[in-house]
Amino acid sequence: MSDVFDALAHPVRRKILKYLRERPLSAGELAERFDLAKPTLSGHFAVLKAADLVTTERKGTSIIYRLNMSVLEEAMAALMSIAGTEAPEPESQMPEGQIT
Amino acid sequence: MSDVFDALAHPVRRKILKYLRERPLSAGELAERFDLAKPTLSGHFAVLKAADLVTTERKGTSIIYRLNMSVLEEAMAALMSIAGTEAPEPESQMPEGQIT
DNA sequence: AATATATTTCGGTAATTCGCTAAATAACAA
DNA sequence: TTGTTATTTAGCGAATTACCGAAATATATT
Repeated sequence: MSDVFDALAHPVRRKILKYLRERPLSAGELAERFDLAKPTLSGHFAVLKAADLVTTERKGTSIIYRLNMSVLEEAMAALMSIAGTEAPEPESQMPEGQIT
Repeated sequence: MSDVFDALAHPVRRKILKYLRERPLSAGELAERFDLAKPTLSGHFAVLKAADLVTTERKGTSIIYRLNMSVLEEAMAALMSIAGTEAPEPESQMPEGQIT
């Protein structure tokens, strides 16, 4: 979940996700929409992909990026679980358990 | 909004918020719940406060941290606006507008 | 004033992030 | 094979993050 919020923490990456919400777009089509060098955008794509917020598919010479809605939903669930009313399990030494 | 997601991107900070959801806690009470040095926790508190996810109130020698639910709600709204169906306004040079 | 408690600030180290340009790779076309 | 287009990888510098121990600050108590 850290990866997801980390990916969401950059405005360019949030904007990328908003574009992908409309329809899948190639790396180049996305790059057209920003005033950043393509390698810079490619790095942002990699962060989004590592968080599983987007999936990719090669189409000829292009790579198509597609929004992964289910991970966005998980992020919302994580926010709900912070705002919610269940007690957090005590924890003093952060050993291993899923630290949502 | 970047500040908020940035703050949410660290597991310790998410855990802090979960503790504060139950009731306001002092810096020391929070620090007891983690195996991290107090200066480290103090840094995490500062990040949460910069994002306005918590508010503080001095009570004698203690500083009481309190969850700011409304900012959590704004974060959820931001996620909704990514998952939603409205078209993002075109933008090619990221000039100034609120880059949610 | 002196002491005790609670918390933050300071200074340092190691690791990471974000932007860039240049170079490498992948798929396709001639 | 050569060339063209699309995209990523490599490498760099500047800035930031996360942790720590030591020192500083703020409040209250004696």
